[in-house]
Amino acid sequence: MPGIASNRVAPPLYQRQAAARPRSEAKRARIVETATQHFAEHGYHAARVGDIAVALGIAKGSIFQHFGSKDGLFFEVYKRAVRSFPKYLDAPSEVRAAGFFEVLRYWLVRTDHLLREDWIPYRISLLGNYGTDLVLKREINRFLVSEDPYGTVSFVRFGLERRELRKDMDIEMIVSILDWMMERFQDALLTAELDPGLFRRQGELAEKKEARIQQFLGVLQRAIGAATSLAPGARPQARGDHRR
Amino acid sequence: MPGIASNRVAPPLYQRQAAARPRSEAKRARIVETATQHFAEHGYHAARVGDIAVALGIAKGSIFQHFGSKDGLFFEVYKRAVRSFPKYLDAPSEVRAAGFFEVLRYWLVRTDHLLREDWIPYRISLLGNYGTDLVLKREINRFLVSEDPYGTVSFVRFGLERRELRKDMDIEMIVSILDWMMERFQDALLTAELDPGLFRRQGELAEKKEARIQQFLGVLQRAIGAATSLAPGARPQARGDHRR
DNA sequence: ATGCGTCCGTGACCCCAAGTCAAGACACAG
DNA sequence: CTGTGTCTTGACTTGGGGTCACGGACGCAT
Repeated sequence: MPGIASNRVAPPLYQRQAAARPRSEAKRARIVETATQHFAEHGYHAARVGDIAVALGIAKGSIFQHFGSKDGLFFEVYKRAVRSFPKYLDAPSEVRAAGFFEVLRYWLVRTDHLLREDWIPYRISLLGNYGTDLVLKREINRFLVSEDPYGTVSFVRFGLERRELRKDMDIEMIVSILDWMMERFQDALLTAELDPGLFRRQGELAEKKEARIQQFLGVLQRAIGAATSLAPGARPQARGDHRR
Repeated sequence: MPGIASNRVAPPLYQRQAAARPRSEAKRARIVETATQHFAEHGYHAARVGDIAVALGIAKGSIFQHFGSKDGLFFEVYKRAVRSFPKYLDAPSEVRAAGFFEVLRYWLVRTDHLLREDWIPYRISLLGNYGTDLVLKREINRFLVSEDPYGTVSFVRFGLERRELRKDMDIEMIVSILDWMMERFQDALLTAELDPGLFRRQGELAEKKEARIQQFLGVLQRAIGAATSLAPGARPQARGDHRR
């Protein structure tokens, strides 16, 4: 199994230009902007670098000058999209005050809304997770680990300090599990298609969806929550007023 | 990419041949066999249909005759690989007798071994999950839902009947969560690269790995297990004798 | 054996999108 | 205006997915 694909010598392919030249910065931004649209709309493979160039009114070669390859371009697009997401601890302070799991609930409900307002970055994120190539995915995972764009690590620390999370698990394990579960839940919200098991019927009433969120929170709470914070089997707490 | 991508009118592209022609069945099998090797070794994109043909000593066109497209070929490869995996309830009867979570533990430990013996189908499964294209992934998800190749649904029923699983969750929810978690755990075992959060150091001692499995089981048990089966916070049970 | 129809493999060929590069345009300094 | 370095261009190359008209092999009936 060479490197994943055949790059055992690993020419890093991404990050090309050493230090951003002043002028080109604006252009790079424009390209990324337009590319984002195209990737989101058509998916990774069906998006054409040529089309992006045409849409921008520039030459295709120019894009390669800036980003080296389609992969490299997508990687930039991906990073920007993911960085645009809020971090867990960006929740309003009253929500934070209510504790770890209230913050989670807040974002679960919120994501549902954010999705409707601006699905594009979410779709980009989805593409990065499933729709490109293992080689790129590896690069993406490196990025996610090193940047922790959702602030999961500090969020988990927050939960640990508040004694709302189990002390008997490695913190890495908690972080991984939280990331997995949230990612999947988000995916399921985004495309019922992609995981028909969870939100099988699209036309589901808001009620039902909220019940799912509730259940999901319960699962997480039991899985990684401290035993003290919840009598087993009970629903976490009365919810706040963010009903819909 | 005709078919697969850009098929909003959805000409189903896969399943070509109406009813398997008698003679060609053997050849199809040979192609799938060789293709499996190539995909596993190089990844989806880097695998060349031409190479596969050369390796088989047949014409490239022949492969397209049989499978319609590279995607179609991979889909067959994927299905075969996934179908080759054991189902949960294929565990030895004494393990089954020990209950739902013992079956889980059995497979967690087992997978680790199976991986070493024959990593190819696991890698194919990984490619199907992450390394192709959203369009194909959608098809794959359809397949997974309709075939339930790991037998998750009946396994969960088994757990419910034995009263080892929570009654207050939708069964779909339990199935989804179990699938998610197990898939991820398997991925993490397969490629530390792909998810450095969990098995960060590759050279980890078997001890440590077993501890992780233990923790992971605990998480699952708390998440979806019935409250009765476990005092909160305790380790699930003494393990059997399958230590290494 | 001969002829006919069907199936299937073939490989030369097409298409198209990623990626390259030599030459020109442009900015700016002196 | 000229020289120098940087950015842009678009024609070109590469290469892999996908097609198709042909012919050979085989089954089968007469």
